[in-house]
Amino acid sequence: MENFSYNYSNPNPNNGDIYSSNFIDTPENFELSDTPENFELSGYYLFPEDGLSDEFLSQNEFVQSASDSRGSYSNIKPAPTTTHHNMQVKCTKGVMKKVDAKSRVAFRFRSELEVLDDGYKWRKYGKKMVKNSPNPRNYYKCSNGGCNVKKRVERDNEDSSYVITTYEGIHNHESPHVIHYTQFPPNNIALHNLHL
DNA sequence: CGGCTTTGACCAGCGC
DNA sequence: GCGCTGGTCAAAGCCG
Repeated sequence: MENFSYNYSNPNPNNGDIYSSNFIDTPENFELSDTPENFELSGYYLFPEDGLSDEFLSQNEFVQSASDSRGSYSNIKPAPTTTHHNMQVKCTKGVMKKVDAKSRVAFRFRSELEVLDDGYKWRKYGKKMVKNSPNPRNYYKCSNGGCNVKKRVERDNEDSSYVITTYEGIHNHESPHVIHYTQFPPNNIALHNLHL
C-alpha cells in the first residue's frame, strides 16, 4: 500500500473568506502533477452568497472547476444541494441557529474509499437515504471541541465510483498535520495521507 | 469504560 | 393542513 501525502489548505483557519481572488483564479494554476493515477479530483463547488447575480445562480450554481492531473476540465456537475442565502436560519429542537452558508464547498472525487482522511477527526452523527439516489448520505461533525464544521459524504448517484463530499463551516483549529499549499485553498481543507 | 457508530424517531421546510 | 424530504438527535450497541 502506497502512502500518498498531498495537501491544500487555508493558511489561516480562522479566515472564512473562501471567495478570495486566489481561489477564483485557481483552476488555471492548479496542478495535481504528483497525484497517483487512480486519484482524481473532478470538480468542486462553491455555494453562492448574496450579491451574486441571478444569471450566475441559474448556471447550476457552481462557481469554478478544478483541472485534473492532465490539465483538462472534466465532469462538471451541479451541486448536490444548494442554499441561496448567505445566512440561513435553522431551527433545531426549538433552538434557532444562524448558518453561514458561504463557507460551504463540495468536492467530487473518484475514490473507492467512502471517507477520505482529510486530516481532521470526524464523528458520524447520521445516515440517510436520499431521494433519487441508491446510495446513503452520511453526516459527520468535526470531533474537535467547539468546532462546528460539518461534512456530508455520499456517492454520486450517476457514477458510484465518485464520492461527493460537502464541507460546511470553517474549522477554528488547525488540522493535526497540515502542510500549507497556497495556490489552491478553497477552504481550510487538507487532503492527505490517502492510502491508495 | 470511553469513544464511536448505528438507526429509528423527531423536527422544520417546502410544495401541493 | 398534509405528506414528503432532508437534517439532526439520542439511546443503544459495538469495539478497542
